[in-house]
Amino acid sequence: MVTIASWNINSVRLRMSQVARLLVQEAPDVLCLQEIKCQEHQFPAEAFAELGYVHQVIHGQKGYHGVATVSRIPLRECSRHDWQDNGEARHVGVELLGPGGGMVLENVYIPAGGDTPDREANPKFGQKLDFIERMTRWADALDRPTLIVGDFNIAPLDCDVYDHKALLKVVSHTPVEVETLDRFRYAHGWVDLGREHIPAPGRCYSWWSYRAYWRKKDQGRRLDHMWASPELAPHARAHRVIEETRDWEQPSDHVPLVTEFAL
DNA sequence: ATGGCTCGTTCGACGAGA
Repeated sequence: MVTIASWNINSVRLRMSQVARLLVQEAPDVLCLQEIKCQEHQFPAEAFAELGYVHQVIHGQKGYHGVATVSRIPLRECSRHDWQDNGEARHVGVELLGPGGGMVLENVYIPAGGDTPDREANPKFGQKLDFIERMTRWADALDRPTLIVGDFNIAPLDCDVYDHKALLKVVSHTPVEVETLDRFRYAHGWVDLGREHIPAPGRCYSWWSYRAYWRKKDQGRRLDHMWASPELAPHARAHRVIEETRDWEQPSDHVPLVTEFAL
């Protein structure tokens, strides 16, 4: 059994104690973090090592973004894509060695896309779509069993948001984003493990705004995902959304996903 | 129905998140 977790932590240095709590509670073999918000040399490497996560692949930058994959089973970095072509640290890929050997694990933080869902008025929105289109061309050529996880910043299904109609013009749930993400999914036949294990319209939010009023009304969105190659997906035995972390003290606005694979 | 919190920057607003 190999257990993989993913969590947009929104500053790993600020929340290392919460990460430790999750690692003890869920005992994943591998944890993929997004928005670590630090450079490689600032990453709390020693704290992870003390918990047994001695294998660490970090793609950080100063202040913003940044991803890291930590593991208690051996792994090897195999890619570091810049799908936005602007130098931001939003991806790292590893190959698992030993248990789960041969699986490729892609850890990605897709850009949020700014406020306005219009390429002309808001360049960040275009960058988000372009980022996913580059991922699509990459996925088209994949020939190994792969799991891609992370913060996709898109809630694809109607039931992935608290109010589908109200969010049709809100970045994260617009039809153009959903269609762009659909093309990425078709390019490789990715299986959405979240909805494989928690069928629509089951509750499956992974993000709630920090704004207290929205949080109180449970206005969540499913922005975080785990997608598996067609040959890998049938090995997934369990999938959980660890919603309780959102009620921990000074939490991340995202909650972790955990999937167990019989490998 | 609601951009009303929270982060890192680095010491006080500001850009960014989504």
